[in-house]
Amino acid sequence: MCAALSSSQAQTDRALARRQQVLDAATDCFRRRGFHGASMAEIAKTAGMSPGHIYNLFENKDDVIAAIVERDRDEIVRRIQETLDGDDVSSAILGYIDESFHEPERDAEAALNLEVLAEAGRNPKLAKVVVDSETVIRDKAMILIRMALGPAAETMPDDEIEARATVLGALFNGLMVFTVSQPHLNQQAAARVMQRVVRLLIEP
Amino acid sequence: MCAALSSSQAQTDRALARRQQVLDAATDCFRRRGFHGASMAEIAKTAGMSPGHIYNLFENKDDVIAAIVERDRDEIVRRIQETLDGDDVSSAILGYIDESFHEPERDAEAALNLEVLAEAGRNPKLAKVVVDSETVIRDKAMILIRMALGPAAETMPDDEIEARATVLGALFNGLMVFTVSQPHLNQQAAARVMQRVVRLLIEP
Amino acid sequence: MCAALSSSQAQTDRALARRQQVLDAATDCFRRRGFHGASMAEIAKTAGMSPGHIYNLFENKDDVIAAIVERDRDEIVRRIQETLDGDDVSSAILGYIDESFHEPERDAEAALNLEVLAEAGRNPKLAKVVVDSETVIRDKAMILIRMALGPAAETMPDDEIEARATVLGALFNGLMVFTVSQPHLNQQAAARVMQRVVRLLIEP
Amino acid sequence: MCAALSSSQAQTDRALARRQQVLDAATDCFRRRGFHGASMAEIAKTAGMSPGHIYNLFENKDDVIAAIVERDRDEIVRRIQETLDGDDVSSAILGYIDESFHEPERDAEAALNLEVLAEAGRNPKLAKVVVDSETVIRDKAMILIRMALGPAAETMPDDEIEARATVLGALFNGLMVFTVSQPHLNQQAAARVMQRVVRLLIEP
DNA sequence: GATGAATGAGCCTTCATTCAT
DNA sequence: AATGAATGAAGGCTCATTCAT
Repeated sequence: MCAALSSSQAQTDRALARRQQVLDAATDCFRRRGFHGASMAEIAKTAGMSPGHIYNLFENKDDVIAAIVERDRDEIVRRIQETLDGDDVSSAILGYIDESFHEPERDAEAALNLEVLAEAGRNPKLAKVVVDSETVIRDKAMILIRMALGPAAETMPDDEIEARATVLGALFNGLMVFTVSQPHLNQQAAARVMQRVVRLLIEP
Repeated sequence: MCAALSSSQAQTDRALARRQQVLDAATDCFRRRGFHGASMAEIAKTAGMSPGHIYNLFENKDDVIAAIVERDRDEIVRRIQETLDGDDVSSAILGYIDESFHEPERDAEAALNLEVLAEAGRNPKLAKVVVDSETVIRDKAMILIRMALGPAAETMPDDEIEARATVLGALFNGLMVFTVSQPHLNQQAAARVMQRVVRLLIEP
Repeated sequence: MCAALSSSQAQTDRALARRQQVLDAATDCFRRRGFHGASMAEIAKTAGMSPGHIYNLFENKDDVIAAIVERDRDEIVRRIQETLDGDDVSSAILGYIDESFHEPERDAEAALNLEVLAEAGRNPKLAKVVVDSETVIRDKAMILIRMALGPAAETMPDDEIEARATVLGALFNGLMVFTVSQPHLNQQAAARVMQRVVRLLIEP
Repeated sequence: MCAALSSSQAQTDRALARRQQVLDAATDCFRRRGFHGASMAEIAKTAGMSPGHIYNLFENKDDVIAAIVERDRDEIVRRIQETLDGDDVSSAILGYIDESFHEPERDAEAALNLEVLAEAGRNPKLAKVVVDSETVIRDKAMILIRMALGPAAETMPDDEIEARATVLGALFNGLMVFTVSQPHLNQQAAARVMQRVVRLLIEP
């Protein structure tokens, strides 16, 4: 039984594991040096494989960054889904704000995200992944908002829900920007105001 | 005496004009190709001067980007000041939102801004310019909010004002991100919700 | 005994068939992309086997090209032999000329031949195959010429026959070059003149 | 006066001289290692300049080879023109044959020529240069043949002249091939037969 | 001030070849 | 016999930067 599986399955599994290795290494390198600053040689070394082999797993450097964005998106969607499965949706959303301030590697992560967005502005292939990603996330956020609204959601037009999800997203993206541009932010006061805004968005 | 002055003055003026030429050209090139995609040779050609001469006016490529950010900051501050000098501060802030949707070259500008922020995450010198820039802008925004609040501002702690300015800034930065990641945004609905949020921030 | 033979015989047969597969695939790839432009991976894929296995059948890439040249030589020799076995040798030679203009894949074949010759100029191992090949062909051509000459051949020194075979060969090789460098050749007129030259070479 | 010229003229002159340096070096390297075997780094080193600078003078590696072909064509045309300007055209043509056997670097030159032809079979840009080159040379050869024919040329159709020039060219190209494939050629006997063929082509 | 020729390090990518399975 | 994952050297090319003029 195991043998039957092994041939094609094992190879796919191995390739997938190798891909993860590269994505981990690349994320690390990109965070430290940026997308343009990190060389494929460095990524390969970090991933513990030869530069050439990365090209057996990915089409090119752009493809690596795209795969990272997709993986990040999946993780975010997973976390939103967890919230959706939880009890108190409203306070979970509010909790995201504090959480976002306390993430480790926040700066590097933010810088990489910004670079990806900038790159997407000129690289159509990456743009597609980014736009898709953002769309999936916003759809999940709409469900989140509907749940937070409770019965009131039923009488609210989709437009309005979508706009709220958009502004909510803008807020989080704005926070990401501040990670870089306002490192000495008074986080407590900001979080307080931010929560007031979020409440406005998830209440009737 | 006058002659003596004029000589050095003229030189400074000329140098300043040449710097502006480079900044214009570089802004153009960076917008089209991104910071890493634009070569000094291309910038020089666009500016109508030799590559070598750019190095008489700027220390290096990073220095050019930093100068662009500074110039952009001055322009934004100037526009905020105009609002401060006007009659109806509140509606002016709300007007910014619509305005931001209708700017020409919005995408390219946004992509460049994002790239600058990403770069700042790893380049301390650029980080300083960006942080300073954002601080100056936020300070102006605080005055703006105080004026919008009217008498209520007097009893409000600085902390609160600053936090509101911060969230306001986050909102605008979030919009910038959406220029790239949500190009098909329902702008009307989003603007409506956004204005509700802004009203929350500039009312007692 | 028979079983013992068949085992090794079958293996050899299979290996030979596999070699032919590779040679077919390689010829195809080389024709389309050139010797340096075709990768072993592409050849392997075209041949329907793994890259690694090609190295069980051939020493290396050069060895593949050498084998192709040898196979081509055998084919040419076979065709000359057919002519020798036929009735009218003279007109057969003249017929070659027209034939050479109407071969399908003429361009690609010519380009590959030229590349092989160029490569032979620097690769001694390949040079040996090419030189041997050309020698065998010229020897056959000498017999051809002798037959065309009829009784007159007997009083003609070997030197002269060889020189005629050589010039005949040069003519065909020159035609091959023109496949590339004179694609819009007036073939009719050229064939007419060419036949006049050939007649000079195969007549007393 | 000299100063007036110097600015644009000197720069062009310098660039031209630098280009010649590269062409000399590249010819040398290509002859020794072949087009694919010679690296830009090696060429640069041989030319006494940096690899990067070659790209200020040529678009890319293909462009270098194309320039070499053009230069070679000019040289051949120049030599044909010399013959045209001379007294005895007929014997000059016959002389080419002996000459071609005694050229130094004949092998390497032939190998490079063959490689260029092979390359042209797949590189359209190079193909254009090669075809143009061959056309120019054939046109000159037609004049040569007309002169050799003397008064008889006037009653001969252009078609016939062209075909003769073509076959003449084929013969020389065939010789080039033999440089590689028949290094131990009995040159004396071959030259004798070859001259007989040439005489057939330049006589009424 | 101004030029642009020149540098050379470094990058992404390819590919012949090997070897554990 | 056969696979295909893996290697790693090497190649073409770019570009920030310098410097003689």
